[in-house]
Amino acid sequence: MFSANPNPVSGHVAAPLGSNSPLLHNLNPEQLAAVTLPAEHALILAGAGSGKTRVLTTRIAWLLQTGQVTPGGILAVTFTNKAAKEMMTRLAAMLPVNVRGMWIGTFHGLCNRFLRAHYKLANLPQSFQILDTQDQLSAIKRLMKQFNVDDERFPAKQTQYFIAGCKEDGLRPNMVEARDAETLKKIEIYQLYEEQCQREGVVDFGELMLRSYELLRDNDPIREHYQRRFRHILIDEFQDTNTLQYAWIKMLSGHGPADIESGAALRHAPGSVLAVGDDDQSIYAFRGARVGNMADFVREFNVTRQIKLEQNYRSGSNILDSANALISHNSKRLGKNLRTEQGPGEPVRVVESPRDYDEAQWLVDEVKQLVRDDHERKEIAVLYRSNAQSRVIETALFNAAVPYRVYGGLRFFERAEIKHALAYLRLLENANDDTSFLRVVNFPPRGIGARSIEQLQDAAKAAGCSLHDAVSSLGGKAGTNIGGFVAKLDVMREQTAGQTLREIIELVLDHSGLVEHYKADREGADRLENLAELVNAAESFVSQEGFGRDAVALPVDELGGGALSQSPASQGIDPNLATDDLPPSYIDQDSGETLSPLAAFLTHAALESGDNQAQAGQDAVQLMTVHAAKGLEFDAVFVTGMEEGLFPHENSMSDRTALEEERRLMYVAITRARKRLYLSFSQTRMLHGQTRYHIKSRFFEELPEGALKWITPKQPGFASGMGGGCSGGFARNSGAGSEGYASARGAFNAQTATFASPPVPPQKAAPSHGLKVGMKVFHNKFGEGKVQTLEGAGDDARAQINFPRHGVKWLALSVAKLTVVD
DNA sequence: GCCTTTGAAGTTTTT
DNA sequence: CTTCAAAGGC
Repeated sequence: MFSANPNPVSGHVAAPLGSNSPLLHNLNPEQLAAVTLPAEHALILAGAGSGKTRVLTTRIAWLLQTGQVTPGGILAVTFTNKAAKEMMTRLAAMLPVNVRGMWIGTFHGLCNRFLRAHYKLANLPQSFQILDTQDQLSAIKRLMKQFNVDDERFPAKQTQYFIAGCKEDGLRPNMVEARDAETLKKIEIYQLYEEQCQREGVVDFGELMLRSYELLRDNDPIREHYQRRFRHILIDEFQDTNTLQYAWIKMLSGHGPADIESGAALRHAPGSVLAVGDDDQSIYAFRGARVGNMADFVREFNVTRQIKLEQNYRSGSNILDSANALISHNSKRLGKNLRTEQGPGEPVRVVESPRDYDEAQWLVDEVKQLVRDDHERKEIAVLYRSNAQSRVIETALFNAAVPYRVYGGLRFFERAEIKHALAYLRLLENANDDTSFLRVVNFPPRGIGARSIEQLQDAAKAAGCSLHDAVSSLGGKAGTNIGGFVAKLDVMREQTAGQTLREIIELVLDHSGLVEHYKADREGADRLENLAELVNAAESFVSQEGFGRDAVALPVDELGGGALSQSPASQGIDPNLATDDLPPSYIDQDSGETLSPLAAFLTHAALESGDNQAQAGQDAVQLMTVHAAKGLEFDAVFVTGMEEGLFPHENSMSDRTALEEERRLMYVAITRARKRLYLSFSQTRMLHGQTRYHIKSRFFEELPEGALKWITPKQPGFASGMGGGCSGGFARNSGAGSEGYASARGAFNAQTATFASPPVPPQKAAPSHGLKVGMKVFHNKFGEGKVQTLEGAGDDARAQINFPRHGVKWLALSVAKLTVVD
């Protein structure tokens, strides 16, 4: 323990120090080596389930405990708030250390903290607000309308993508190459967008990163201060960093352009960078992540120490062999093989179904069996490639009354009613936030229509000011109505001055008319509940973030002594930068001003959109996309929709790079399972309103036969019905079973494997009964129903019919008396 | 100024 | 099929 170490050693210490610490117990040799690396740049290749987070946190704890660094000298970056929180929690459990003194957070969270601390130098108002993706899109739409940009030729979404992409590459409008007229126009819009944001005092996510980067790049004292301060920089999920994030790391660690040109790196010793990542789990290239940063890092930082964490503590060898075999089909890997000491474990179960509906039904039965066998529902995950696939599964689970929880979708701070409330709050802080202004100027409805708003926008454009400031210049009816709205805002601002965050929010909810509006709405109950929850969120923000009396963080130097005494103040750098501890309450480093609790809360709302908390806490089956499952683990995992066109997704099948990312995605899916893994696919599936025929995913061909166990669920007419029909045109199956799959292998060209309709549909061959899928029929006993499936011919013909009152029935058409309804 | 209707599109997502 | 957003009607 920290206090038990009487003589914390200053400076850099060789690895064995502290190796008898209880922190290091139960680490395997690779983990131990990673935790106790000397203060040099290093890369940890951390396989799935290899204890990566444990290594990261133990590393920090060990550095602190052995006195090699004080909390203020640590910079640890993650991608998600969840990961950052987990790191802090675990760290706090290991050491009695002031976690707040460390810079542990997401890239954007830390950039925000940095910009708040130096807002003047960053040319931002102190209470600048953050635009989330929704806000950004509406800001762009508004701008494009104002400048009469053809939204046919330049869809707002695409423009948004362009701007975000430029920022991720660190490019300002004047730095983007205008290759053609289209690009030139986009650059123009980008430029206008920037001016608009600056005028309104708002920044988007990309801007947080880019402006931090530029401030570090252009301001030598600031850069050198932070370079000197951060002795140890640790980055989680390094394979997911984009160009700008990597450039930011380089800047902070003395590898930026200025350091290289001026040789500034020689004047002080920048910190060491520990990058932790897994190239095999890089699944975010589509949003700008550059796996190549890993190789670049090794080269540009002269990394000589690379450690592979290949010991997996999660799964048996059947699962790991499958993962290893699959991923070995990718090129350009850094190379890594997972191993386990758990023995083979259960085989990977493979299941084929005739239709998505049957797949879902089989899944429900299997889940119920698992639950009967004493598995917790929350330890069962159902994964799919795209969100649309959850629907059938949800329906089946719902009908079987199995509790489930779907991840994804709107999160708390993204809900409309919350965004409305936040817009009012933002306008109290910053009346120039036009995005927020437009969101609520007529919500709840107060008789302000498009025409009045257009007038106001024109006036604002002419005067070059915000909508709020343009109101006074407006006459007539529009002026009166909007004037009333602005007056209301001003009154609220006055009334809330000096109030607590809770009081402010309660007053705004009331005076804005939001509560009244939703009370009048028959379906407003949920929304009212969420608004009440907003007050709770603010309360817990205040108590956690410490905006009250106990806000004062422990001075960092009390804890470690050592390294930071050699820091800036004593070396004649700007004395205002001497405070090494940046507490969470965003104290401005130049003036000591603190951000208001409201402004801080709004920032928090933008940077942490909150959980999607539906049915949280209940023991429910977990439904999510494979992307969302990254970093999680479950006892039993179902990967559904293992079909060409779905997984790999059709948009990714023709491009090798994209296909490799799909394969990594599959690798992530497989490695989520602890004990049991199911891979299931369906021959037909409802997609875009059509029944589509799919063949099983090519990824099955890349898995070791020995680790798999092919299971065919019992389905009426499965072997001879749709099953045979689907593949019948290519390779005739003598029956359903593993032989059938093997014989189908190689008969398909992957490019042409997915059909909008079957090559030789069996029902077309002998449609003696005249029924078609989708027809409405009437049955004497079951009433009206809808034909779902047709199978067989002649006397063997069967139909699966969904009767709303009696459920889904299989009927032999030679027996059942059906009449077509129409 | 609000409400209904039409239409087009339809991976993956955190901040 | 379904969902969401923009266009027309009252």
